[in-house]
Amino acid sequence: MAGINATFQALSDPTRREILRMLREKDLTAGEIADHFHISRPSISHHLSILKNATLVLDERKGQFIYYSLNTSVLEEVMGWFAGFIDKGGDS
Amino acid sequence: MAGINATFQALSDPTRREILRMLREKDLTAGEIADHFHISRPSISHHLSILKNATLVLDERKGQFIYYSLNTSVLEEVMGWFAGFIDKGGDS
DNA sequence: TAGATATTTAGATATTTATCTAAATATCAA
DNA sequence: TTGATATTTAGATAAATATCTAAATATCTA
Repeated sequence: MAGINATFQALSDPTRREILRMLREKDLTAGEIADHFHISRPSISHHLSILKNATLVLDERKGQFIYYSLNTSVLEEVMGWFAGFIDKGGDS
Repeated sequence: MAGINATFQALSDPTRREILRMLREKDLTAGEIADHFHISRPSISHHLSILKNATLVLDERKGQFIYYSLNTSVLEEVMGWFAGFIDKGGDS
């Protein structure tokens, strides 16, 4: 919904790509994600909101915790963008 | 050589993605590229240098002109990054 | 060599972005 | 309800980015 531009923008930051990488393994809470970085929790929260806006991740509250998960279909969509781009079919 | 981060960074700007799209058709001079945008020539030159640094484009001087061309292999590399990412093989 | 054209480099500026601390919101547990 | 934990929102700030104009560099042609 946010468009390919929001997706590329979201992917342009190494911290956010690292978050996506972590979520390949399993769903994680915002706190578990934050613990892997030397960055404040509010900053990680901000990165998560950018990833969420680009629909690269999904969030679901479970009690006190909010679990984040990877939205694989959007990653496949971006890969499709590249595939289409390379063989000239894609309109980006 | 500049790494995956420079590549994602380069791809995060819509003007630069549009430049890449133009170069799918055929090689173009900096001036021809600039003519397609309402942006000054120095700004386009700056975008081109970012794309060049990410090795997404190649440049070759021919007389007064500098021709830019798409470096498809790097685009394929990025696509491979996604493919590897999705099936958990990739270390980004 | 001089003048014209093509492009880049330099330097300035306004906007965007990543980050922080402090405060607010949401939920749980006693 | 009170206190503790999890997370986000608000507001501030420093760094990065996109853009501009002016000047420099490279090449061609007369």
